Amino acid sequence: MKTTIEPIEERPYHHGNLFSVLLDSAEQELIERGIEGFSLRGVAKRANVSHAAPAHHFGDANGLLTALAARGFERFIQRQRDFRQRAPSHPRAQLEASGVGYVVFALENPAIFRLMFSSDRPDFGDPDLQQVAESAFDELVEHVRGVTEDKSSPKKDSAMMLDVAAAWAAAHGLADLLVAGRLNTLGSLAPRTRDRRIAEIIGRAIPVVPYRR
Amino acid sequence: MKTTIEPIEERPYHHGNLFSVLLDSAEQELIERGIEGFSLRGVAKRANVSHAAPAHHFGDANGLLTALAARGFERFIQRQRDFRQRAPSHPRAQLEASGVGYVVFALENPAIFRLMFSSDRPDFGDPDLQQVAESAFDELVEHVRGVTEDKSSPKKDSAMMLDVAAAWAAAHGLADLLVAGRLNTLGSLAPRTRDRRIAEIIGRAIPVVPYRR
DNA sequence: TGTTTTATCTTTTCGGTGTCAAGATTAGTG
DNA sequence: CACTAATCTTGACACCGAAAAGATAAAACA
Repeated sequence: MKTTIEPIEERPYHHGNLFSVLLDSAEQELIERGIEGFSLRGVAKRANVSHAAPAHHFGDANGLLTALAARGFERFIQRQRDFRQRAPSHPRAQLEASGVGYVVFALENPAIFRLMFSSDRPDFGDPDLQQVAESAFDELVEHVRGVTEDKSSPKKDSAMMLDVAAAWAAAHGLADLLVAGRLNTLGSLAPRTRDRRIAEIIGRAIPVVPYRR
Repeated sequence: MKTTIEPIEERPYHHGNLFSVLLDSAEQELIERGIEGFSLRGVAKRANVSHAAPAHHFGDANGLLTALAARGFERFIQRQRDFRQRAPSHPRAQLEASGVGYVVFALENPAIFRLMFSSDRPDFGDPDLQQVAESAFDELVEHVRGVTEDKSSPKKDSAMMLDVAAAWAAAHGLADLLVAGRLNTLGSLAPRTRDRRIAEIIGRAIPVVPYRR
């Protein structure tokens, strides 16, 4: 005869919302153990679930990392919007604010930032990830255009591309170097002054006067 | 009684120069399987040696990657010197040439570049690696100074730091984005014109005229 | 030369990892 | 209520990094 008293702390066979819980667990695992120490089984253990449970929702480990990267890009976009909202509506100020948001996101989420930009594991052919990554790029282009286009002399596409590359490279370079701890003279400043310098550096990428040798 | 005829294709117990062979094998492994698929056992197999042989020379897997990163930084420095040598001796041209060398090295050695700048696995406390990484940084600072310092009004240290960060971020950002395949409009140009645009973008980082809002 | 020490490499073993296949449990649907 | 599909567990396999112990050869020494 079976005892009627069941273990109290028994989890139900069906978790309910394992998908999102796994994403959170994966993010925590990524933060604590880094992208190189990331383990599927560790994620499953955090979610208090069997080691093979994630497979059903994400296929394999890279699938989970792909979903994580996609969520990262969403927050990435949002963080840039946050900074723009608090900045003057002047086009150049808007672009610089985007750049500061770019870098601040990286500093706030170093592990996810690396997953998004310096890892081969996420599948960038995945429609979700591709779409949201493109969105991030599009917003950047839009704000670069905001700075350059309202001049009397419209720029050619190639010049436009150069401006986009310059602005993106400045923001991304700062972000990546700061995350790697290679720019501590800048990274160890107080956030206020640090962000001001970041804005200035990004502003340089798109000069107000024609560049000359 | 032992037969006197020994197998012909027997490798000697002592390899001779296993150290450097392992480095080469590790580089090949890194190139072919990427940093996330890198395996010590794979390296050993390439070197035709037991899977535990590398331990004696490099301690563990990260030790091998540390040595590999250090060698990467040496080539990294050398590549920048190559480009400077072929450029005019004008300070700004020298700085821009360094930046182009920076980016070209990354494009030529994407896996090693990522190991050097976007991985936690190399031990940057290692004296060898630390020293050579510092050298790379020092050369950059020197050439930034070459551009900014010969003006009549000497710059303060903080302004100097800003110039270094800006130039470094521009080069590093371009390199990292190109390696990740996120700047294909720039990356798919013919090398000549591509390098010219890279030089221009890096040149923007240190303006000839005072930056103004 | 002969012996001992040291460096180098192999073999074996261990715990941890991703993936797959099979089975158990439950939710959803008619 | 019965059936189906979704969800999760269990068990197995090959691969991995690391450590321990042993085999081999070079180097140092007598």
